[in-house]
Amino acid sequence: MVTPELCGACPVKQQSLCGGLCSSDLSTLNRSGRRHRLRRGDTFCWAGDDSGACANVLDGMLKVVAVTPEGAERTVGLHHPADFIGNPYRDTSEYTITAVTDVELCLFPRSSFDRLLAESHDLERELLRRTLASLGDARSRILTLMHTSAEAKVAGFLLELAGRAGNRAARGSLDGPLTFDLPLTRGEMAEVLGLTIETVSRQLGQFKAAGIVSLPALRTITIRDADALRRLTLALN
Amino acid sequence: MVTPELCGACPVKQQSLCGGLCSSDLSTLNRSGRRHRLRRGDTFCWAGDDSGACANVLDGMLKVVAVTPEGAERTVGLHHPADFIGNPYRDTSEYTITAVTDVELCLFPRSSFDRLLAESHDLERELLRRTLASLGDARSRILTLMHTSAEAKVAGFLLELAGRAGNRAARGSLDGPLTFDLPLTRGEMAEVLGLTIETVSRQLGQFKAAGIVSLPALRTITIRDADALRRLTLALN
DNA sequence: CGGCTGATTGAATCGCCTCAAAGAGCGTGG
DNA sequence: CCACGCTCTTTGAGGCGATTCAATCAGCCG
Repeated sequence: MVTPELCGACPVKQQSLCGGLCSSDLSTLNRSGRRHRLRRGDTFCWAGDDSGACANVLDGMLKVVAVTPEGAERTVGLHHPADFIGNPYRDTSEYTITAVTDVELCLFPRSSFDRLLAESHDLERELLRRTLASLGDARSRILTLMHTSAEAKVAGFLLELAGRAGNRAARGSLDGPLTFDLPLTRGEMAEVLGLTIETVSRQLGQFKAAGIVSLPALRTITIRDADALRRLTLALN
Repeated sequence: MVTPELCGACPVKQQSLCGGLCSSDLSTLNRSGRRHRLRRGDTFCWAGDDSGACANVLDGMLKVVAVTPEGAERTVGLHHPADFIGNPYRDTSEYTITAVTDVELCLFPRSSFDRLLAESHDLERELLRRTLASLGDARSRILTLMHTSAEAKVAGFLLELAGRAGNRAARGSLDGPLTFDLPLTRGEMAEVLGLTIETVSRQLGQFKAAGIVSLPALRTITIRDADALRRLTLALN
């Protein structure tokens, strides 16, 4: 049938790659896909390794990390639910991809995915769309990394997280206070934003002192004044 | 025929999008494509405007610029020969694209390009490949912007330019001194690297003082010690 | 020769990093 | 239950690098 048992329970049916597929492609993909869980800290693939699988993110968050020759880790991006992970047309992965929360994936073996990709115009178009979106993400990250103060970076990142947490809770807007778990450690946030852990901590402290946020627990935050954060984001330079 | 007059003289026949097309797609594309010249400073498209055309870059260099609400310009990337310019699946362009040198393009009207894109599996695959490559570029730019000193940024950028200039002159390696024109002003380099014009100027001055480069004219540079530049690029932080 | 744009150079400031120490949260084992 | 070790976080003091502001210089065109 068009929506077999696996896809039937899929939380990102419409938003993911699969949303744009015709039912025949979908059922082909469904036959080769299987659920896969990652614990926080588990890595999906290591930079340089053969990329034996690709996947849709169903739930959780992963980081895309480049490892410099010296061994330092630099995060170049994040993966969220409905995102696609994989390296079409490459046989090794360029980055290390690690779960920053517990993660649920819909895993496809490369062989069967590549086969379908070679046949299905729809799948390729969806993949292209998604890659273009990733390119947009990367470019907007470039913009924030280039000429933005630490304050604006942290504020913007909190808003991004709040947006995702808000959507998940089926709230359209961020009018009232919004409380959610911070999926990343201060160090991971620093890595994403190109800052140090101390600077991130200090900025959060300042936001707290200004009454813009509360930090009820180490890894929990509540946004009290989203507009204030937005203003800080706009602050030029 | 498979290589009609337009494509016959194409300087990037193999490297561009067209290199991966079957002859029937190629001739379709060829019928709708036409040569187009841009002078230094001309803009190909404005952010927010309808994107009425896409193109292959045949010669020259263009910059991809985001315009902030305040009106400041931030360069998020560069386009080089064989690159594809356009916004498939979007009807407005997200960035302003401006020629930083005189540029020669192979221009395709959106309508005919979209039509072929909808039909041709090959074209879509090539576009996907190219977008993945752009994503890689963007991510490596993220890495250099994040944790790199001004010195390393400028050194790396000079090496990149030298590599392109060297290839164009059909030199494989950069062993001896290599002289080439700097296509960008100091200000444009600064924009690309996320620095100020003064910092770029100072770094170039230091490289010159160290004997690593010479600056025979304002917009001309000769790399005397490429290895020294490479060492500076690797310098961590 | 002016006037313009782009480049260079200098001095002072500021933001973020570095180094360092102390505190908080949490699981483990006695 | 508390002591202990571990990781993550917070907070402080100091330094450095890039920006900012400002002035001068070089090249180019009318």
